[in-house]
Amino acid sequence: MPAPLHEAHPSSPGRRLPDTQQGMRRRNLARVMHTVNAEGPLSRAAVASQIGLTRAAVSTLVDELIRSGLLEELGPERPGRVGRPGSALAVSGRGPAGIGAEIGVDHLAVCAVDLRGAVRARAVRHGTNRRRPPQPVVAELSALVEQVVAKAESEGLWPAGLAVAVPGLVARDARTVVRAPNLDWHDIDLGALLPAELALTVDNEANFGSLAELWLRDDTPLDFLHVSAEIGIGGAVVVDGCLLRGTRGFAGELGHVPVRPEGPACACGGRGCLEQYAGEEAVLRAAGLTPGVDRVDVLAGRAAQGDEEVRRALRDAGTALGIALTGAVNLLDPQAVVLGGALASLAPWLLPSLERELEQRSAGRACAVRVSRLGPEGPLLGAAHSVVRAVLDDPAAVGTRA
Amino acid sequence: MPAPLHEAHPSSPGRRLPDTQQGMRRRNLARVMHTVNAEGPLSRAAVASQIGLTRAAVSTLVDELIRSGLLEELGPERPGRVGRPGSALAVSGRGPAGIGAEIGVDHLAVCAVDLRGAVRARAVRHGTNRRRPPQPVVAELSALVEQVVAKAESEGLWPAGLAVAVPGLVARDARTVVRAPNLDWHDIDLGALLPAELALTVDNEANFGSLAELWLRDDTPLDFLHVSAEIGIGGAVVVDGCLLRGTRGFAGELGHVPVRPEGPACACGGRGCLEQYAGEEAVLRAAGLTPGVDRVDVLAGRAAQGDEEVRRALRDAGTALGIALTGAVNLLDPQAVVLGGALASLAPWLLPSLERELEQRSAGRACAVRVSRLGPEGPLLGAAHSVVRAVLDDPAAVGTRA
DNA sequence: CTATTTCGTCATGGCGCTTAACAAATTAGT
DNA sequence: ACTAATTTGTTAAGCGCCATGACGAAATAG
Repeated sequence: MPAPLHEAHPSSPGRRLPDTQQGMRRRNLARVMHTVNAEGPLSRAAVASQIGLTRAAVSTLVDELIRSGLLEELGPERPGRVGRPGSALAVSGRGPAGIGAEIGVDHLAVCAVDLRGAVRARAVRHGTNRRRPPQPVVAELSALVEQVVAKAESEGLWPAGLAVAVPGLVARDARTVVRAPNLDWHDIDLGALLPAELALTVDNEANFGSLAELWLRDDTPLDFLHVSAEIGIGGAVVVDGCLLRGTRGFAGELGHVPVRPEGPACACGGRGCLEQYAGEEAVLRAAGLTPGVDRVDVLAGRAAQGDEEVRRALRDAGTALGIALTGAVNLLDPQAVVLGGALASLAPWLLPSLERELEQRSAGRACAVRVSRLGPEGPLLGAAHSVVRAVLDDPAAVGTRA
Repeated sequence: MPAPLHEAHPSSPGRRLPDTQQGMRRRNLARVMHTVNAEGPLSRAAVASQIGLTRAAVSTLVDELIRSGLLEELGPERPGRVGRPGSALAVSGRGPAGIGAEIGVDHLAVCAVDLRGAVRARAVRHGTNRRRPPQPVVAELSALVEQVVAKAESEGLWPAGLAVAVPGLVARDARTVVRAPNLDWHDIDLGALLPAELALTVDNEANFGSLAELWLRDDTPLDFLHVSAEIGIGGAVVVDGCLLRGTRGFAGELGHVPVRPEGPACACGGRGCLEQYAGEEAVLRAAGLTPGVDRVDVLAGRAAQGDEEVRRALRDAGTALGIALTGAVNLLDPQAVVLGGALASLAPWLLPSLERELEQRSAGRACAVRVSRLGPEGPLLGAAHSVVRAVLDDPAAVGTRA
């Protein structure tokens, strides 16, 4: 089995996979896939000029990718210009599929995404998973996965891997859920509970959500700060198209950034953390609702109806978010801040105060704040797409199961 | 099997330098240089096993590097083990040299560093540059550069490039000083004022300082947050051995992270920015000294003598730093925080309160705080080394001027 | 003194891209 | 309508670069 590709930061010292001819081939296969995927149907000649190889070289690469079922020949292009028209190539709609799954507090969801990014199958089960033990939950999830895989296979796809988004911290092995407070799970190895046929990746839902934002929108910048609020306040930092994970995998923890250093005590040991002002519990309480009974979605409803108490609570949360984000923006200088997850639906009431803080504190050069269009779909889609990206990143690694 | 998510660089779309055989060769030359540089004198066989190529391949690479004057053959290794002893290879001490320069508020400095990292020549001129126009300052700097280059050449070195550290913001062209408040320079193109023979790079002193920290210490982690205080409070974020610059090059601006959102107004438009508590001016004032007359170095002296007013001012600054750093550490999860520049000498009085804030607010999992050993030398050394790194990163790019 | 181990080099070969030439398919010009 | 020009995709030859395998050289172990 070939080792995963590693892109060369020349600065990092010696120990890396050798730069051999096979590696070069694999990287060029990946470049062809990425180019065709990103730039829509393209002729071999167009691909060649895009990636800087000759037409001859691209021809052999494309042949190999077509034989593997990863690319498809759509037929001759409509000739608009002088010269022989090219033959349009597209990423295959009947090759490998990425299976994404989400373990939410109130639902389970699974979907299959093809190489083109289209969702080809889905399955959802509603019902709370709060404090349910892992085994039955994962058993239900497995059943949904089977359904979705069956549907995908009936459409000529084959599953290339399974990625699971969970509302909690995941170990660096990408299999073990270290801590999921809302599920009350601790050190659960999902690899042992899920069918072993599929290559498995587990990650935090906020991470998958931010990757979805990165991959699924044409105009999303390569440097941004993604803020969501499912459990606590999950941030994610994307730099140059890469998710920043931190040494222990904790990067992006916006919830415990100090907002008012002498503010109310927080469970983390600090005082005045963002979570004390913009966390689900704090906002519900400030809005006169009951945490644990009411949930975030109630807020959007009440606010839309004009409930002034709720609106004030959201304004204050926006202010606190703005203060915390000012620090983050100063530190990272991203192209944009993206509000995702539950925050997306609350954006109309959060944004004004949030943006005001950000602008006042940034001397005019504030960075853009955007609202995710994906909203709560982000983590699931991000998970499925992560499998697809892995195929695009190393097409040679997937078997020729066409 | 899907590749781990964090390796994602191939994800960034098509347009990159083509993966051709020459590119492969160049990358392998770089890998040999990096390995020999990092692991001390090494035989060809040792290099081969380190980077995963065959001895034969490494032999041809080494030959080429020796012909270019970048590597040297030291002679047979002392045979400790069975078998024919290898021939020790070392980075050349008589090849290219990196010329580093620093434009400080109170001094100019230039040095030459060889590929081994040894400083082979230096020149300094003391005297304030506050509000002096750029032309005479740069003329003096050019004279120092000439001196240093002459000295280096007399030792068999040749200058591979010039890197200049400035106390201000530098445009992305790496030539133009956009704004240097303490010098009162605005939009100065240093490329036009310096001799054109040498390849020029200009960057912020905090950036070079953090790179020095990364490159010059054996035990420095690859992910850290560097904090210095020359102009304002310059931070720098290093992730995976790469300096994070941000979209506009502003990344690392720690000075305007909000510490107390309702605190004193700041020139940036915000309130309670870190600079209001831990900036040079604020600390001097809190210590009963006069900003503009006294400077940072006075603080260390007074504090060492036991001046309680100064010590309290530094404790408070440490607290503010701790609060701001808590946010940054939460967001980035670095391996360590490094205090550099002027902060290094003040560390004894800053650290206790700084670490206390960090620990209390991080629920036990606080990240390590270290003090730079480089101190004020950081920017100059970082500049010179940046030229050296450029040679190591692409040995084929330097002419065979041996 | 011989067997063994390791190093560096050489000749051979395979792999992957480039170069150059060509047939095919279209547009532009007369 | 017919030719010239242009662009595409393929093919064969060539070259660069690394791998393989064999060899002599230089050390240790017995």
